Amino acid sequence: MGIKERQGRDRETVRRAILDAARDLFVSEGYGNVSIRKVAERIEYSPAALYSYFPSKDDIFFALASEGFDLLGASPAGPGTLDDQSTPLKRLRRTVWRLYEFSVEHPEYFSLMFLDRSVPRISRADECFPSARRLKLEIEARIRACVDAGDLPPSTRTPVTFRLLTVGLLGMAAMRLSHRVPAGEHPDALARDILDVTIAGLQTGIPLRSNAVGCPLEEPGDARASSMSSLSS
Amino acid sequence: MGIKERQGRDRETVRRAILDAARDLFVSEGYGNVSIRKVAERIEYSPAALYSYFPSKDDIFFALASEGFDLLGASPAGPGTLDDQSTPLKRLRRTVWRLYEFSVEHPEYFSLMFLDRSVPRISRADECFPSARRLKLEIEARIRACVDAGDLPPSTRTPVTFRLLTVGLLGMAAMRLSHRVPAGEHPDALARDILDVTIAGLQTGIPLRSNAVGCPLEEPGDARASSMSSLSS
DNA sequence: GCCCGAATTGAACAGTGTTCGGCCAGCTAA
DNA sequence: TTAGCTGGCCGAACACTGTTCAATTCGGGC
Repeated sequence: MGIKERQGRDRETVRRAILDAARDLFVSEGYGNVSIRKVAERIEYSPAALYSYFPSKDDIFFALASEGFDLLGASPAGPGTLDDQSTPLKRLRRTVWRLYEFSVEHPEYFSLMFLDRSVPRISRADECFPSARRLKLEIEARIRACVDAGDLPPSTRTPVTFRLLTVGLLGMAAMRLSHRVPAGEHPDALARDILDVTIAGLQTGIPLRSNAVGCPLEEPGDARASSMSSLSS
Repeated sequence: MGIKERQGRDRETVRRAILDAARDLFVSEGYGNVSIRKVAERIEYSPAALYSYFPSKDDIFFALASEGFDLLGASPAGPGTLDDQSTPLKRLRRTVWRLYEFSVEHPEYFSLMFLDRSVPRISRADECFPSARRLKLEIEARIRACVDAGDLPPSTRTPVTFRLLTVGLLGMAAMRLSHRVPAGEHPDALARDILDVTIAGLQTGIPLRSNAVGCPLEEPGDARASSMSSLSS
């Protein structure tokens, strides 16, 4: 049984070697250009050997995405955790901003975790990955702290606010990662602005449609409108 | 020479057939699952034949992206062009909203135009595609109209505002297209909310960092901060 | 009828993810 | 010590992918 443990340890070592090699290649060559054969060559195994450690290529990158969430969760909270002597709003802001920082520092991880379409199983990431769940809960707690401190209006609904705070940064990150940022624009400054503007907008306390209980896919009234009518109010 | 014209017309016909087949397959099967062989089979040509019409697979999808921008530019302005009896703000809003509508109605086109990483040449789309340029100019004109009407503060800088208005919707579309919308969330409602909140935030007239003339990549002060310091103010 | 040139193709190259039969080292039981 | 088993590993193959190129077909002009 001690032997079994050693075998297990060996297997774990090889598994790690596969993931490390895949991550390195992934970061330097980009998702689509990493093949099983390249990973195998780097760890000096045959391509077929990898399939006794991972059922498919997707599972390798699925495991890497999981690591990505761990990394994001463990990433430093900034230059000297400024959780002290700071307003709840600044703390919320800092935590959300980490998301964008992460997209710059680990673009390939970020793409895998939030954007890539070829690994479709990641829907509901906060259910699959404990770290993702923890991060979301942390942000939501900070949102509530802002509400308690009066930095956000009492009508604030936490899950909606979470989405609104993050989706703009996600869009900016998507622009960066897909090389769609026109020359002359500064994505980092724009990302900060979108965060600023979103917070300012939330503070105005305007009513949000997502707060409705039912699914507000279709606006009531104006029944002759196109299938995706909108904002007729 | 009349013959040459007919030959040219034939070539154009085949070219269109290729694009139509590629578009259909692309919409129904998704980008990555469309191969040159499938397109060729559908138009009953050999795979090699396509290469006398397009230098590479990328160019086929590049042409499709161009069509996508045309389509977006020509898409109806909504239920009965409500350019009449409406405020400049509502008109601006309607025009920007078209972007999200488009991402729902033509997800594959949208992905190609704004998200896909495998066709990297699309940077600066508004320079490559006339329709994209026209659309951006239209939105920017509406932004200026809002400023003139007092719906947006005088400090508004048009290009930055354009980006801020669109990047949130882009993020929401990216979530939808990458199947990252958790169950229970309503992307359409959230998209409307992010647009609402962004407009409300812009109306507060808070100062924007992107308005600085230089490239504000690094914040002045706090030199010991990490390579991507931020929001220490 | 012949010929030319453009259009089209079949076959191939190099690459991909994945599967499967067999090989061989190392442990176990006799 | 030896036989057998078992688990990890690999070579080869399958069915794909984008792309190239020599060879062939074919429509129109002379």
